[in-house]
Amino acid sequence: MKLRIYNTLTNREEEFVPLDPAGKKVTFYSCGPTVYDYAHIGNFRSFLVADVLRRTLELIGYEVKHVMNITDVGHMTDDEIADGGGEDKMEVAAQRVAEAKKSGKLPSDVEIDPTDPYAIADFYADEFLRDARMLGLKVAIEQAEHPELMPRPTRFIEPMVGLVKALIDKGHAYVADDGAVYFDVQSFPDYGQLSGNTPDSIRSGEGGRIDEANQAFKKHPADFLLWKPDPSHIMKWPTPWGEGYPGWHLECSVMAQSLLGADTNGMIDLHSGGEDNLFPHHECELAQARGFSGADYFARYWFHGRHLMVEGDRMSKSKGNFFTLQDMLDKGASPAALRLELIKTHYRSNANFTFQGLKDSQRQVDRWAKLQDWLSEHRNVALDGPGPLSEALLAFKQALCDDLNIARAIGVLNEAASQIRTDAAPAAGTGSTTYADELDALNAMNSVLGVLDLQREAGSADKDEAAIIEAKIAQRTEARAAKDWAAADAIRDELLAMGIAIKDGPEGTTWTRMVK
RNA sequence: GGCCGAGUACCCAAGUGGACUAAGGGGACGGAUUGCAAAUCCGUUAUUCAUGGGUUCGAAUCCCAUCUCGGCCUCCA
Repeated sequence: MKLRIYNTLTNREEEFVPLDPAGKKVTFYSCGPTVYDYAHIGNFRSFLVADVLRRTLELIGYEVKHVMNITDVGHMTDDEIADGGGEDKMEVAAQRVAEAKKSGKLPSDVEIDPTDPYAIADFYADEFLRDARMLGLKVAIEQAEHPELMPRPTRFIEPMVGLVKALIDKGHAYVADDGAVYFDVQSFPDYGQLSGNTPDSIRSGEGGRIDEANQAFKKHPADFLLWKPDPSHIMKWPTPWGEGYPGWHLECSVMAQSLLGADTNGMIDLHSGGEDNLFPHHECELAQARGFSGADYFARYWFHGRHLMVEGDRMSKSKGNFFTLQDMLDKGASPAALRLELIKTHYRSNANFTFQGLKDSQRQVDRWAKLQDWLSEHRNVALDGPGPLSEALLAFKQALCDDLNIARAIGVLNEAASQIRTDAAPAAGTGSTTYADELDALNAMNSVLGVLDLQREAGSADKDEAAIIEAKIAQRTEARAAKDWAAADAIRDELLAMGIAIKDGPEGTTWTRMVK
């Protein structure tokens, strides 16, 4: 089956054809997190949307090598001035960590030297990996065995410097009078092809973000930084242009080309990132990469997801709606529900995160999980012919192959699932298929959705609270045995007020944390 | 100012010219079940697709206009 996917480079949906002549292997680079703070759910939506693409490719038979960087070189905070204004974000993070340590906000078991930017990067990188694995981000799971799949730019400084040298040699870059090295956009005629922001439109642009004072040394306002000499910078490396730090677009070109494009003249199949990466980041990456390789492409297909909104609002620090995974777990979300909530909207639409939606997703996950358990329990029971899930698998794949139409795919799954009665044992059929085949089909669908193998319960209830809850449930069980319904109901109400929902089943009473 | 998306029930959302005069999920409502609930299971829930025109035998789907919302135009996933 062929995947059709919207390619930002051409602004249309195209059939995906990998570079691999055998049509089997796929190279995929995703712009990953920066690690000077915790990732929020909007970041995770971007990464999970890429994960769904990768898993879809695998479902239809491709072998995907997926690389996602972890950016540990600090970027500048100043949003008014391009080309290295303001403070380094790693430095800001260092101050924040130092303050958190002082005020005791950081857990006491965290050993971190706030003056060491590498330690800060490591700390947040580890937090990211933990969160990402909890949400089923496959590349983060693979990273445990294959750390090279999630490279760190600070370990690629040498090839970055090499790229800058090569770009100067090829006439695509120059050392300006301020000592910095800039990419010369006018030397690369295709600049603007990806985003539509051609050098001409930038010159005449009304964005107002280009500070004239900062442009003095550049040949063209769109020229961007490749190397900034700055010995006072918190992270710095020696180069022919002085001690300093790399331009922030450099890392992706270098890592994608060396880790994925080594045998293809720097070309890769897929490149993803959030929509905000489209310009300038990806435009500049593309210019550097092709300026260096001379190839017709950097990535054949560019994949961009739209941003996540929260309760109808743009996420912003001032609105206080930047939620991290931990914030969500604290509110009673399970990783499985959160993953579903973040991936269930088409990647090219703005997704609107709502707590109602999170509850919807939790119920959806619970029902699929129940179906999975039921199928597993009756796996040896024969059907009369192919079951509904097996028959739906093709349509499920077709939906995903239609530019990742995940909502339709979920609809296909649910329609099939509703044909299976899970409230009783099935009547044995006479065909050669069994419910194990149905289970296989469900698991194949879940290989893309990726929710059933995640933690389905809200995590991290502290042990003391759990003990209190268990004790109350035991009291209630006694009251019920004595038919003291008033006492039993009072305890149930008390638990509800604590955000705990209980279920009386044949095996006894179980409890779950509700989404707050 | 330039460029680009989107408006489908109470909410999320599929459908992009006829084969079903609108999938699926949540919610709500009715029923089964339950000590009562919750959970679970069964059923019901848009003659209508932002608004006004137009094209067509036929439009949620194509075209035009209007309104509304969102994104990008050197912080950002």
